Amino acid sequence: MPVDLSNEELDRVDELVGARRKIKRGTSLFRNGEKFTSLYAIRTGFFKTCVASEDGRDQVTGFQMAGEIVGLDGIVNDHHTCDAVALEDAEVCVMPFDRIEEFSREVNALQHHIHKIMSREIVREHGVMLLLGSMRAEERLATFLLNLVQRLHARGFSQSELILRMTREEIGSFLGLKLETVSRTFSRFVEDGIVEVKQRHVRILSTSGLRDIVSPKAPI
Amino acid sequence: MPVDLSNEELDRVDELVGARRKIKRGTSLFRNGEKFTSLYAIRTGFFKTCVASEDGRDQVTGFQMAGEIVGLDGIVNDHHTCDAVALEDAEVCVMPFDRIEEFSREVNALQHHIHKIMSREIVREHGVMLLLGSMRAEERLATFLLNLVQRLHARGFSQSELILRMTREEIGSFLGLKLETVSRTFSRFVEDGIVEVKQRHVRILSTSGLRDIVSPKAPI
DNA sequence: AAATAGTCTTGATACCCGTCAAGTTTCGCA
DNA sequence: TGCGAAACTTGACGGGTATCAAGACTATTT
Repeated sequence: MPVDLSNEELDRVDELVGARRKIKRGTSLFRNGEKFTSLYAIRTGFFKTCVASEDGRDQVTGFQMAGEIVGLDGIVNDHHTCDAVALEDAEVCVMPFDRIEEFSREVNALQHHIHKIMSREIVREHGVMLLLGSMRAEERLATFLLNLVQRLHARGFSQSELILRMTREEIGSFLGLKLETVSRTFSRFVEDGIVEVKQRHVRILSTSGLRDIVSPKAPI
Repeated sequence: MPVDLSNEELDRVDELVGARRKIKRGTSLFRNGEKFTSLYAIRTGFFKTCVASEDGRDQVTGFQMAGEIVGLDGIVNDHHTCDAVALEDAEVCVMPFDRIEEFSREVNALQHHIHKIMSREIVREHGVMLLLGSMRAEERLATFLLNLVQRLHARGFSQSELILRMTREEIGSFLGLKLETVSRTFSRFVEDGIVEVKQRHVRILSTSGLRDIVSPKAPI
């Protein structure tokens, strides 16, 4: 947790973290309906979170990687309302929420940090709503790729190369598109020389090309 | 705030609320880029919140009514990232956020209440993402109407009658549709005898009809 | 009360994406 | 290592919304 804390405070926050837990690829960290007890800080691996409607449709609401927090959905009703599924073998820190609340009463910086994490998630979802509500397929996929590399780059990975941990169908579910449309849009990017794609391996040849797709500039 | 508190605690929470503020219809409570200082509890009136992309598109992210909280987006960056616009003359309670944090260290129930409010907003947005990502126009509008009357009913208003405070364009922006599509979809509902519509006055004739549209049941 | 701008409805047409289908490649497991 | 299942690509076609346009209605202002 990147917060400024004194040594004493850091010791306290260490206590906050309960066991670590390993999650096999394809299995879930928590599921819709399960009792909420803890937030989870991802140490390694890659997750998706998804919600389902009564009649079976489901929607990927986000992809999470190392350093990010999942489980915030469970606070309001004391039960989770979405599934968190590992897209590759993963490890998380289990942080019992009652302990988080207890410590954050004593450590101001931790309290504010928690508030920021939740606010950041709200703002992130605003961005997704903008994407789903007003963008066309090419814009959605370009936005998605730029967001992924940006987050990976912040973790020390390449700015231009990435390996997708999710299927076309999962990308499509997240972006409000069918998997065929995702595939076709990738192919169009390749034709236009903006990216190279070999299955899940993506190399971005023109970041500015992607940016132009996201924010179309009126000619002249 | 519907929390269980002792009298002493209640007194403290009263201190939390700063001035009240009146917002004229069409003006904004806060705007994208403004410094974040407070959360706002809506006392009367009706708001929309909307985000904008670089190239001018914008997206309504929600409609808020009495008893609901706006401003959560501002916490993460100390600046607001969306606009909150009054759709009718409104009054809000200004709750300085540093005071909220201060009191919630002392009043456990308040602390948990704040966490729940933020978690509820995250879960609400999951629902909107599901709507935008996987529903067709009729399903979106039916979901929207059911959600509105449900919230109004919880405030003592009719289960079957409501007055829309927003334009077709604003409904469309929220639902990821164009205003013409919203209008046409209303007309179809009227043809099918599910609702009566006179401009912004809507009477729901068949709640179950709306529910069937939202969750299509496979015949036999 | 008339004027005017804003809002809403409806029609005709176009286009983007979904659907259905077939074929190919890759991956996982025995 | 080889087989079967899953994932991906590509084509043809259709449908649901968007777009463009015109007209009707409403509300606010003078």
